[in-house]
Amino acid sequence: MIKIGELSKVTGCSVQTIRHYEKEQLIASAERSEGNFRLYDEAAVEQLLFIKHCRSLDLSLPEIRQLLALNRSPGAQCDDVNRMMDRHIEQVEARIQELTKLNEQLRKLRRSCSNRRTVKQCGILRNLSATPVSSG
Amino acid sequence: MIKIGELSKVTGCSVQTIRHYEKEQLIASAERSEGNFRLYDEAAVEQLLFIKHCRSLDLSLPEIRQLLALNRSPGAQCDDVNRMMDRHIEQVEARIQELTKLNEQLRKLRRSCSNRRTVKQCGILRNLSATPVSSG
DNA sequence: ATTGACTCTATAGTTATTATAGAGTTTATA
DNA sequence: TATAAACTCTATAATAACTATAGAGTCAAT
Repeated sequence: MIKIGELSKVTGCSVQTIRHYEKEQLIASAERSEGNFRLYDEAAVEQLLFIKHCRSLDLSLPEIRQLLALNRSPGAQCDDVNRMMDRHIEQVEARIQELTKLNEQLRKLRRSCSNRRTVKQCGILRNLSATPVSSG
Repeated sequence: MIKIGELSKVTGCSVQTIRHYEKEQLIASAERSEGNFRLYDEAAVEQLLFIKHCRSLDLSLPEIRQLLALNRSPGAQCDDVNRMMDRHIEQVEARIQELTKLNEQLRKLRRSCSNRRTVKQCGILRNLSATPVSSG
């Protein structure tokens, strides 16, 4: 059994984050030592790595909670998992589109001013003052 | 002179957001009517639209504050504006890269499970449990 | 016995809003 | 003129997923 600092090192999650996950019920309340320190086993390490992997894919904590619940009932159909992934992929792609559009606008704006002009002549500020381009 | 609700309609910013911008010093404290209602003129409308345009470009409130300050000293060099834009563009492009990578991983993961399998056989959950792919 | 490293809980801060409660003001209607 | 509806005011809490802090307790080594 390891303490929370060790778990933090092994998994790369900060100590506060681990405590946060416990409070948010993503991991079970840990056993405690006599001195009230949290104690973890290998299963805890793996569950935390699972969560970390999900987070690296930008899944939200509620989404992860849902996956963990499904994981616990291995007989269930996994349609729900698929639906969640599909929705998540859609969101990510929508965000990429938004940012790509945004990037074009920013570059265009940036081209409107070369260095060493005064603010008065600055195309960026002038253009920002004009009516916004329609965009989310 | 118009009241905050009218300003909200004209600019498309919510009433609370306008009050928030005042608290955050993005717009000056509004004049008040006898009954203590905020009163705005045309200049306020334009400044709010400026802010809204900046927000649509994902500039942060502190960044916008900086732009507004520069706007007020029209003799200053606008190098600072350019630096800010360059940094911002970099950030947006980095985020696009991240998301693109993420999207590839999600699609790959999604392909590992077709519908109507049980959770036990679900490739998504299996793969999520494996050691994470290195990624921010 | 004491130092240092670790852990505990509880609370506040981060960002840019949105939402709420409870009170006061103004406008329109009966 | 009374009253209701619509609006505004301030202050506070919630959102997401942490991060940081304070103040106290625990444990291992000296």
